[in-house]
Amino acid sequence: MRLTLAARSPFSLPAVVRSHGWARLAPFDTDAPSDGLTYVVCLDSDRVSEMLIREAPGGVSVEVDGHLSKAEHEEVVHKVEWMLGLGQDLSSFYALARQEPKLAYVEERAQGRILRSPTLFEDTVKTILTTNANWAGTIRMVEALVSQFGAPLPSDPARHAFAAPGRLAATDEETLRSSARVGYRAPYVLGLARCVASGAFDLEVLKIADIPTAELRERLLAIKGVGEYAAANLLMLLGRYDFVPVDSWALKLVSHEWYGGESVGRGEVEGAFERWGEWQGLAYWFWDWSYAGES
DNA sequence: GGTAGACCTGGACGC
DNA sequence: GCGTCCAGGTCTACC
Repeated sequence: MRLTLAARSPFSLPAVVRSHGWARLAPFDTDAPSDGLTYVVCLDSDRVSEMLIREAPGGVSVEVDGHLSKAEHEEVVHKVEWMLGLGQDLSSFYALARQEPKLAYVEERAQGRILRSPTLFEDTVKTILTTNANWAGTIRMVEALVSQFGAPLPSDPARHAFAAPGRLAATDEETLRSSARVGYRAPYVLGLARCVASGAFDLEVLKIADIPTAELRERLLAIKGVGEYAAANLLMLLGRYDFVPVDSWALKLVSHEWYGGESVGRGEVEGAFERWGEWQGLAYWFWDWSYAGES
């Protein structure tokens, strides 16, 4: 079954896929034909399918195995729209970016959208697994969680959907440590999964919560394992760009860009982008760091 | 409110 | 092959 979804212009699927490393984390896979993106999804009906997403005139096309019921069809549409930010309006950011040489290309390249998972639960777990770990470690931990706790894809049982909260909640800390090798993060992942699975914490409602960014941030910081960096990263995924996710890489970039390689702290990074107000996270994310990268 | 140390893993390095 | 060191954010205890 094939669906076609419209995107607010400007839009570029490769730009979304390359927006950060999420496309390299299971159950995403960029090894798809025609610069496409695949994702193994588990729908509310428990149907596990592979979605093949490709750029199409005015938006994207989505191919899913077999025939979808009306509810499944609507769910796929809703999920893909969220994952790719198809309806996001970044015109205010582009208007500011046109005046900054280091961001002058973003509109032309249709940059600004950041690839996200269908659920905030999945993005929160993945974000926790990026903390205190190098990128290879994050890829390994996510792959382990998906392969060991995710529902298998019927047409290719070697591939799996992301681990559902209930499935993770049913395991224990020691299993997470030994089989997924997530280390001290095990109680964080387990605690979150159990809260979400039990209904004690409705994480997904935060995607549409009409509350100030500062309050949203406080709710994210209340999750064990989510600190300032992780909260800022999740806010970016939620379309709130008032905070810069300051990690060790951000410190290096800002150090090289404005401080001649001298060591800098969180304050310098935040100060460098403060003037961008509600768009500072995006300004940092898509800044042309080529100078720092080459040095 | 600020700070030090622990947490866990994998990679780099020296022997 | 083995041991040691280090990088990577967050939490907790302590001041």
